[in-house]
Amino acid sequence: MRLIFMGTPDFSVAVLAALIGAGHDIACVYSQPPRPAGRGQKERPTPVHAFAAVHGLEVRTPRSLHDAEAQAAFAALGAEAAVVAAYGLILPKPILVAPRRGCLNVHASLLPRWRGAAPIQRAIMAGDAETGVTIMQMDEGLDTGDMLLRDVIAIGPDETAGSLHDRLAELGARLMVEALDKLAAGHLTPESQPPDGVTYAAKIGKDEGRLDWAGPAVELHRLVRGLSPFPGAWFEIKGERIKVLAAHLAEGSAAPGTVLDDRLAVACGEGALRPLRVQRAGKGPMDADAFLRGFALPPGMVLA
RNA sequence: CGCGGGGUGGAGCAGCCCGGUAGCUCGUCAGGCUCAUAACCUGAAGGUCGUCGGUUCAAAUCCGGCCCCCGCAA
Repeated sequence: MRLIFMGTPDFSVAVLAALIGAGHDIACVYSQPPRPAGRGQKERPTPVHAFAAVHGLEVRTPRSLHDAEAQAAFAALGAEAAVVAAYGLILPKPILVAPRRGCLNVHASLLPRWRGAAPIQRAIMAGDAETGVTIMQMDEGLDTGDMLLRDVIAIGPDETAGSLHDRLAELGARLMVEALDKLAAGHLTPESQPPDGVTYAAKIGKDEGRLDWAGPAVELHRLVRGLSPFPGAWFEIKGERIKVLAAHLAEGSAAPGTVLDDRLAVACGEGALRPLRVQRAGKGPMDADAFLRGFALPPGMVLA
């Protein structure tokens, strides 16, 4: 099928790769324009941009799709459908209706739960037992389109945003390929999203990663998992920021923030949390025991 | 030229400012103690101190270039 692909981060790359693998004709790839990013503020292309370039695909990076010129260029591609995966721009009506079969979106949640920017992290942070992927026919709202296909996946007790991201990307890629096949065969029946159970997955804020030891250990554990490996939950000690990339619930109690043993169990408002994998500023990630060899955190010490 | 931390035996760190015998906590190996042990005691192996060059009688330590890793911010 002749397609336009629109996407930006790694999640989208998995989908694009699957489309190519399934033999679809990618007429053009749209992605966010390169911006100064990363250390040194060098301009770098988005993951999708880089991937598409390697595969010799035409890449367009318009700042907006609201002007007539951009819309005309889009329509001129004569695509049968557009596949949108975490693109990062609102698609105006003229774009949505340009391809004969419209625009299909892959979203990493079971809609209408977790519409919006960070569905993977939010599902873990909220303690959801399961999540999934929804393929929908896009409309003008934010992730409000009619559902075409969906599949459920269980969130494991030690699931991190990283591992869940990879599993959902793989599932999303597979589902999108399947959706296109069924679309071509006329076997898809759009189903509107239920009015109940709508939640929004706001993008992750800067200070959300701070571990507040006064909270329940279960919630801190979710925070750690939901933000691992990026951007990471963290606490501060001796003026230094320590990221926690993995942790387990532990036994014991004391004033919140108190180090309970020589293996880094920390008392929380309710229960205790034992960081297992940690990263201090300027260093690489390391296991907690290695960290403790070079950074004294004796029992009784209280973390901020 | 966005701000900043770091590269020291297998791991994590100290030492660098105030040049001059390579240190600490672990791990590994050997032996000892013990009913036993990830416990304890004794001993051993293992490092061109990222790399290239400079200064010096002498450089992990001072100076300059290069490579690599990472935190913030975006």
